[in-house]
Amino acid sequence: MKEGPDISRIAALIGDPARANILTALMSGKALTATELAGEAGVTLQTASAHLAKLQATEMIAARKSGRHKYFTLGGDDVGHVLEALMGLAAGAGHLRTRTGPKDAALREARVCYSHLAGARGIALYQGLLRRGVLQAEGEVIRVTPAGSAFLCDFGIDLDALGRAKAPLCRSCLDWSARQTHLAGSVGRALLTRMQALGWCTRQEGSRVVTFTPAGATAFAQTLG
Amino acid sequence: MKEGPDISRIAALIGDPARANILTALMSGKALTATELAGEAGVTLQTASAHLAKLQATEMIAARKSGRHKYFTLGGDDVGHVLEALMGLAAGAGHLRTRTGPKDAALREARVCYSHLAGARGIALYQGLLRRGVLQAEGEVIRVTPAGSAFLCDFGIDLDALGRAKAPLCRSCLDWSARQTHLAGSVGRALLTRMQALGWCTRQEGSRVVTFTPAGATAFAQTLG
DNA sequence: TAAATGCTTCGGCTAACGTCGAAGTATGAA
DNA sequence: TTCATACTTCGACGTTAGCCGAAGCATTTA
Repeated sequence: MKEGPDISRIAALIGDPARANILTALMSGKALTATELAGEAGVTLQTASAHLAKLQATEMIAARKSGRHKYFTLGGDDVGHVLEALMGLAAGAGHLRTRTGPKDAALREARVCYSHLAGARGIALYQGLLRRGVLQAEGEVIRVTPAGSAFLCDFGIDLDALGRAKAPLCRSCLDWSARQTHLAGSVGRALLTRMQALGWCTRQEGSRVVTFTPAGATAFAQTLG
Repeated sequence: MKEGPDISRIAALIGDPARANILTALMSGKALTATELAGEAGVTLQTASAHLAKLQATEMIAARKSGRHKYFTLGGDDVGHVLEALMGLAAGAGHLRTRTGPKDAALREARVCYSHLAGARGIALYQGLLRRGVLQAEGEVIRVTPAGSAFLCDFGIDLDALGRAKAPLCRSCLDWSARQTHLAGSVGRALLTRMQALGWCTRQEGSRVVTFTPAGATAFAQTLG
């Protein structure tokens, strides 16, 4: 009866405020978990899960499981293109959002990703360890080199104790603020714990922000970055 | 809380099937009345009126009263851009319309795009006129050559009468089935009208399918294709 | 003037969908 | 193992909004 591809199904998906918020949050190119996206959308986790399932069924977003987390990204460039065009149209029609918060500048700098360090500092840490030969990456598998074991032991981390646990020593984790890999796993957690013990950084209560002291920042840059 | 313009309002407008049909119908660039759009959308006039009011309130379409008719067109190029992007995404996601009945093949072959010929025949017509030097394309602008004027006059089309109307003589129209350009505008309309008058083809009532008679098809191939 | 056509508004009905509580699975941590 | 976290599924509720019949304007035609 009508001609052409069916626009309305896809547009209706974007037409829900919660889903639009989810897609807008993913527009930065960052990978986000379901819980984070639920917060962004302003709905509960159950509701967000239903939305994410619908978006994934139409391939507007892609999911990647990592541990017990599920990371979502946009389905492709064409999806971003549609969203961009819609934003332009909405902006022109005067449907701007009321306010924008400078909240996440600190989050981009340094934050905890469950138990390890993420953000710009986290990426610097991971790349620094690679450059110093402590870690070696083969695809998505990360190993600690023999020289790296000595380095970590010197830093105050008991690799043998970590090795007895079932959890993998090293794991790559995708960063949402820069979409780059940083170090997770028990070694990543131990590094953050050790840095906190050394007084290099402190965690803000009720937030994921990690604050480095001036002395801690310089020590970090010298030793690890 | 959220950043960026509010996509969802506009996307929700496109998300309704009736409104999506209306917008798709207006994609040809032609101005259509409320009654025509109601038919395209498959709803009654009252329902279409409500939809048109909503679309007009957000400036996605523009209205122009002429006598007791109300002609609607797309609000601007950016609206068309959004629709194009959505069509590409919908086509890529495999969300083509479900009912691919026997009409579909006929529609791809030859159909009316409001008032001119589209489909495989429409593309053949356009390319044939280009090859014969009747038309000349410069980017998206199409002009009738001096020799073409004589050709069209010979075919029984009064170019002078068409020139007095406000509508552009020639307009390019993108074909969804083949993603190629075909001829719209008043010349395109006049050509279809003339071919019907010559008995080359007939329109099916209540449908957009155009059926060529065997004699008409050969005449079409000799004269225009 | 009256009749006809094109469009808008009003009222009520219906169906669809977003929402969340609660329970169920899966993975990681202790 | 036992607990905690992350996510999914189920069921029910409630709001929303599309839809059309009928009536109301507005404009053209006879």
